[in-house]
Amino acid sequence: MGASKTEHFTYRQNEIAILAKALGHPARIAIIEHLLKVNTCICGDIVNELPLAQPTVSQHLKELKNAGIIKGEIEGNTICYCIDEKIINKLQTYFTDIFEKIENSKKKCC
Amino acid sequence: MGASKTEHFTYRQNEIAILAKALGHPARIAIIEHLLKVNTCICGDIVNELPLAQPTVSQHLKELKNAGIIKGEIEGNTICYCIDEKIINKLQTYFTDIFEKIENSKKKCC
DNA sequence: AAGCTTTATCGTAATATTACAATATAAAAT
DNA sequence: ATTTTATATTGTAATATTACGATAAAGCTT
Repeated sequence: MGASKTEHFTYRQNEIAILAKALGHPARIAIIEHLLKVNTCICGDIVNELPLAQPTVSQHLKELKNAGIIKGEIEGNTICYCIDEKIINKLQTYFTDIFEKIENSKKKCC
Repeated sequence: MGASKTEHFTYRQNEIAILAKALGHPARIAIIEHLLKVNTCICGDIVNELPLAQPTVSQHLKELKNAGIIKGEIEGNTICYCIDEKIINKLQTYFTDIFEKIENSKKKCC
């Protein structure tokens, strides 16, 4: 096999899984952190920051974009990428909810 | 290729990526949500909750365990799985930090 | 002890991911 | 118009993931 049985799970479960999967590579975490560091949409220079070849970086950017985590706007010669805060907020809320549920759980064990 | 160049990234970047990757499958999100729902360490019954064969579920549990997201304790015949709240807290904090950095950013664009 | 229950492991097929060289595209600069 | 610069796409090899049948392991039950 190799293909996930996504149709058996809820929309929400797939949604979170797709976001998590997109962040499931150190290069893509590094891209996100670089976008945060420069504090503005970045046009280019991501390739120079990463220890990977240009096509590989382009591929990682595409995956982040497909998941909706970053947005890219063409600006003349270059492309302006930035993080979609709504998506980050979605993840933040998701993990906050889980954490609170665990904390409030009476029947703690382990 | 197919193997990630993990050695080129920071410990922290790899750490977050490993956690995100482990959550990057709807079945594993469903497992986490089931563990939350039953509100106690679960012994068995995860297989019955998921639309996947027992070896597949066992494999997904192993991945969550390897990433440190769940812990499993043998209890006689069965195994008692539960979520490691420290790890969830780590993810929560990570995304909260990112979100705040974006929010506080002066140079918003996009 | 023999059988039952629960979970893990092995083996393997189908598919996906990662990485990059080569090439393409498209705007900017000369 | 040609060259340069920036990014994307194509093709492809190496590796990883997903799923599951078959089987193993290990504790209960009788």
